[in-house]
Amino acid sequence: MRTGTPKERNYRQYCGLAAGLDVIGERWTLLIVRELLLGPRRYNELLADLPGMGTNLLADRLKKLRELGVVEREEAGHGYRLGPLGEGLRESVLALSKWGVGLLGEPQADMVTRPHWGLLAVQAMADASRLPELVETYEFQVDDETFHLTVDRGTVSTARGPAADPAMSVRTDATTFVRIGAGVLGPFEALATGKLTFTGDQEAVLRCSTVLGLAERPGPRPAA
Amino acid sequence: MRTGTPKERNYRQYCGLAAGLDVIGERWTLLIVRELLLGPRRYNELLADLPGMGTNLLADRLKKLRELGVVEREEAGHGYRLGPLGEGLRESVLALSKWGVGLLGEPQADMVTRPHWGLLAVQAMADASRLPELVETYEFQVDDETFHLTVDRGTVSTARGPAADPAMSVRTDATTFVRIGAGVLGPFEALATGKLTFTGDQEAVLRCSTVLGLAERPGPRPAA
DNA sequence: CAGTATCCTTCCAGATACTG
DNA sequence: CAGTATCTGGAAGGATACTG
Repeated sequence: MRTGTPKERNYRQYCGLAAGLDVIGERWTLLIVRELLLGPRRYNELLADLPGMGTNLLADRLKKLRELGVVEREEAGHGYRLGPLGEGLRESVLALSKWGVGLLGEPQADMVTRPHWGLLAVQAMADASRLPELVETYEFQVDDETFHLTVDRGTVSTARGPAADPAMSVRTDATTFVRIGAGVLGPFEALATGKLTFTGDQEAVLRCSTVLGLAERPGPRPAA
Repeated sequence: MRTGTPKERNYRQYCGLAAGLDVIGERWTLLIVRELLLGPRRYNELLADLPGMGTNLLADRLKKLRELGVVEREEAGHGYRLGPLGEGLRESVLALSKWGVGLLGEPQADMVTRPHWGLLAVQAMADASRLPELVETYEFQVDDETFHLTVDRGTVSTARGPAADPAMSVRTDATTFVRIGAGVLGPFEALATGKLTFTGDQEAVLRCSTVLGLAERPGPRPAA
């Protein structure tokens, strides 16, 4: 005989952080938000990019997030997308990504990578104030996905798809892309070993590295 | 018969966010970080400000965080404090606080509040670029704790303890303080009802509200 | 494709007892 | 005070089978 409420597990603290964690602190939730921050997704697409997550869990999470207004259904079709509340999580997710990327070493054998996670990394790393006057666009072809970064006098924006007139375009695989972001591989070392190729202006590659904060880093093997 | 590894629950994704969540994504962990972001704490102090958390869980979390370098022991005494890695979480924690504070309605009867959580809220809300030329200090006396906010030409800093020469000093209780931060109570409404008192320059109260983003907000009860 | 339903394991809350 | 160790019920998570 079951009486009353199922007793939600809340912190019951009158504090912003605790209230936020009550909503997005459960396992998988912020990863769902990550996926949707990069554009609308359907149920099975989410499942495919969140390996290890059970189908029931995903359904549960989506239902809760929808009730809270973090996630919305698309009008047409079966897609999910972020509501305004969910969009407000971008700053938090990017901050955590930036922090967590420093903990990534070399990829383990059983680790999964997705090209669009690189787009998230680019958003987290890009800081146009490093070259305040710059106006140009860079294209990234990572495995079978293409996206681009536009820098415009101190502001940056990213989008999926090819760029109209990129100053340069790099091509690489998802793992190499994240390794560069994690600092375990230098961009120029990746170029030298052929793991990454580019077309366009070589100087633009350097400027792009600067905007992403990759240029001033010490190499992975400083002289001992 | 227990064989092999206890099988850590990791996402196994080569992605910064996932790697970050593998470290601080478990229940309670980010709340421990919140406490330590406001200064070193001892075991029983942490326990007291994290009601509902079991003593074994706190020990577990602290051990893991220590192994990873997020948390360190103090040289003298029994305190815990953040290591450089943990300090790097400040931005993420403030971003999440800022997001979560919007979800806080009025406090429920069984909710706990602590004065120093207000200091976190102040850090999250303060944006000195709202008054770029301003240079002054405000003091907050919340229940039995005192802290202050210093604004200096576009930058802000906070610290525990009383201020040397504050432009104004407010006194209130922790719940009222967080209610104001959550936007369910306007600062001037709090003044009017006596839930909050101040000494010092009345204009400074207004400037402080502006820096904290409280001034331009719509009142809690707009004309219907 | 988009989910429910089920079963089993792991984690967590709370209590308490014990050690240095 | 500062923890570690143990136990227990219940909730959350994981894998998979199943349905519209």
